[in-house]
Amino acid sequence: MRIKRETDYAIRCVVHLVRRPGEVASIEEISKGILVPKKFLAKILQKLAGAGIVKSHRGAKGGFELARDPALINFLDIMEAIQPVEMNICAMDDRLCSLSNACAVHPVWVEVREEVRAILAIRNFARFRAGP
Amino acid sequence: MRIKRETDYAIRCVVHLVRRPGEVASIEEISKGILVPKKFLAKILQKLAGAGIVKSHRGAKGGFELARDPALINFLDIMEAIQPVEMNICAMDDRLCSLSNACAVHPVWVEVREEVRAILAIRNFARFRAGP
DNA sequence: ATAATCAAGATTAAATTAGTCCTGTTTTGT
DNA sequence: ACAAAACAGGACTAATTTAATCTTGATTAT
Repeated sequence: MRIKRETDYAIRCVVHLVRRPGEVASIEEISKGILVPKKFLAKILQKLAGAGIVKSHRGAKGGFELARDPALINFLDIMEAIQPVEMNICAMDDRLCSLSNACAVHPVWVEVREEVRAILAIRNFARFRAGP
Repeated sequence: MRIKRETDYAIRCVVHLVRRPGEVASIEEISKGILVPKKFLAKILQKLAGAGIVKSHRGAKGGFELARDPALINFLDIMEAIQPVEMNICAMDDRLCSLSNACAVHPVWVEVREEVRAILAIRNFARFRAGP
């Protein structure tokens, strides 16, 4: 079980923005900073903007900045924006779940899912601020 | 982030065996019981056998049984056998990690990975035993 | 106006996951 | 010994997901 490259990119992108507080960074600039293909990064930033994690500015001198304080953005926020924590397939095939006794497993996946979400939620981006 | 179908199958398979203590179940029988394609299930059982979770018996009247008490088999054991918890890509691209300041993220993924493994490890299969 | 920059859908390419096929080996029962 | 009932394991195919690019359009500072 591993995270997608896209999620890794998204997190590195947010870290990049955390380190440039108050600045508006262009896709070009971020792309060079974190070594991610420009067009692919553009898609990721759209998702982050859609989730309210970053704010976009269009037009010349446009770009992106964090939408709120890094302490108020956590790893779960990013995951939700890019690849929600689902865990469990059996939750999605109710027909099978109701017929087969095997789906005593279902509630276990639900618990695990919630605990994984909690683990991600307690990790915020304050730790990545530029040193004093 | 979701588990593979194969992992779901593997867990349902182990639950099936938990419910038939002392029996040797054939692939045919398990396959019908949990509604998983026979040949695919065969591959999964090979992995579970390789991980020492089930014991296989070849030849006529052959089949599979649990290798140990259900209380001593947990969800992490199954994951390790089918799709290890890795989480983190950045751990696997050291070149990038050492060059880019973005990889202050690396240790976070390592922590998350360990905690997810712990969550899976505390869930054993005793709960799926047939009722009294 | 125009150059810089984001928006968004369509498309392609690569990788992973899911599943099948075939051939061989082991074991039980006659 | 031999046939039938299983598992073993590699090669192969199909489906799905992930990764990335292409194209065209909209917005904004100067």
